Amino acid sequence: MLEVDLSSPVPVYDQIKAGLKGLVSKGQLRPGDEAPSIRGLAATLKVNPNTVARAYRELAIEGFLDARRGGQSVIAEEAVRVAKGGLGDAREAFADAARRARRSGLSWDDLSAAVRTLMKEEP
Amino acid sequence: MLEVDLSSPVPVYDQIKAGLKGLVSKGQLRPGDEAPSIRGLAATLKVNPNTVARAYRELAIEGFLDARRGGQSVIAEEAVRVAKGGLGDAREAFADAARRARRSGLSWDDLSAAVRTLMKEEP
Amino acid sequence: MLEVDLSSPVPVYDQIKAGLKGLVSKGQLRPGDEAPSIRGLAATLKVNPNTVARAYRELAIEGFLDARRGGQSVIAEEAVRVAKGGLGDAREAFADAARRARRSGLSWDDLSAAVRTLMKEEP
Amino acid sequence: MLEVDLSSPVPVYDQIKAGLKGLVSKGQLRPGDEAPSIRGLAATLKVNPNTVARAYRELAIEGFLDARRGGQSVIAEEAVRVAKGGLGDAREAFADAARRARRSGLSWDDLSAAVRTLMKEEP
DNA sequence: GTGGTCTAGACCACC
DNA sequence: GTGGTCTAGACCACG
Repeated sequence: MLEVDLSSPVPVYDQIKAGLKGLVSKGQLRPGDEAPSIRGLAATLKVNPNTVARAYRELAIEGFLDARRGGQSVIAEEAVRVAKGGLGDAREAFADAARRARRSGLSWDDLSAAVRTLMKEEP
Repeated sequence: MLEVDLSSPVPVYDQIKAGLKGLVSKGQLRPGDEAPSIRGLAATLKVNPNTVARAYRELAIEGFLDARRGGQSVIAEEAVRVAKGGLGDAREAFADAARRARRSGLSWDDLSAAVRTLMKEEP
Repeated sequence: MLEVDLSSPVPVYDQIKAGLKGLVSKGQLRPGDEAPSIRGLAATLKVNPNTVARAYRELAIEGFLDARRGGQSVIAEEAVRVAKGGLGDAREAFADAARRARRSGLSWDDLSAAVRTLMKEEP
Repeated sequence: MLEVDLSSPVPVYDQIKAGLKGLVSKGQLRPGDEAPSIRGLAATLKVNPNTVARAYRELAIEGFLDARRGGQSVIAEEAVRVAKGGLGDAREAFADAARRARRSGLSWDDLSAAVRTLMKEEP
């Protein structure tokens, strides 16, 4: 459902935030649904619960999650709108990565080819 | 000649390493050429000399640079081979970014479109 | 546990690296053990934490330490093998020092005597 | 006649100073003899003349060399006494190296053996 | 002028 | 608390 890359320079909690927004963008999670529990998600991602907690805390501040008593968080009504904004962030982050790849000597063809290859692996 | 993105989560010294390897990959810098001086490069990148020095030190360990006693560093003969390896790293980093973008909810079409847009901006 | 000679021409971070390898060579530190914390070791050696950090970073690259995300560094399984290599380096450095001492006019007897004297002071 | 180890952390000019004192200690060079020319010595040691010049300048300050007009330096009358002092420095430097070797995990037997081995190679 | 080492101290990510 | 990155600036060795 969610994946995280521990060896990436991108902070894990940012990856978790982006991942949850992605699930909502793709409609796999809807406003009103319960978000995965912090401990459970931490276990499946093999990550410290504090790291997940930080992601949830920031998502709550952004209005993407509603923190309920007892710890269960719920996808907020606003979540769809917030996730839309997240899409722009994701696109910008991807563009930055593309620019860095260019500076490393990859051609535009290399980048297009890389995208096509990944697409075939996991359409 | 070289650029660096200070707001990126990728460490600046890694960007400098990748950038130099890219210049060699693209043939803009050749074995035997003098590498930019640490202080000079630091000034043009608006970065602390120590940060550039760290990049150079690691490049020297990798055999990409020859650090001469008391003089400029020189692109090593091995540099082309090492830079080739760097291309693989760059491609891998780009693939990771693409996967993260996917998890954030972008479609493969979004990614292809993003690459095409960037290509038009800076061909 | 570890000592460092600030007035030596040998860089402090190299002495720290050699010292840790020595502790493993002597069995006083074993794979799986936690390495001293960077800040703690810096404090006991009266050295800047950055200097210790540099030593640890290089030891991690060499595969002697496992740098865990957000936790203590741990002596790697490979450490014993790496430390064995360090013994060779240490012997070579000592041989160099002996050759320099010879060039300075000391006789082989002087060197043997010096070793015996030190041995009595700290057996 | 003289040797220098460029990869040693000990400054080259210090090695040159120690080497010249060693030649006097061993009687291969006597007060009143001409010291090797700076340019010539630099050429045979494959070292920058400035480095040799610095060694000579410091030796002159210590009273070990007499700098004559025209550039030729001469071993001073005092040189024997100064060289004796240099022996103490050399012994201390060797002792430091031995201590570092010990911290790296070498036993006293290792050190004695190393000295014996070197002695056989170049008696 | 060059690179190399070290210090001091900041901020961030993670436990 | 931990390690990692970065800055600012000092001093040294070398050309």
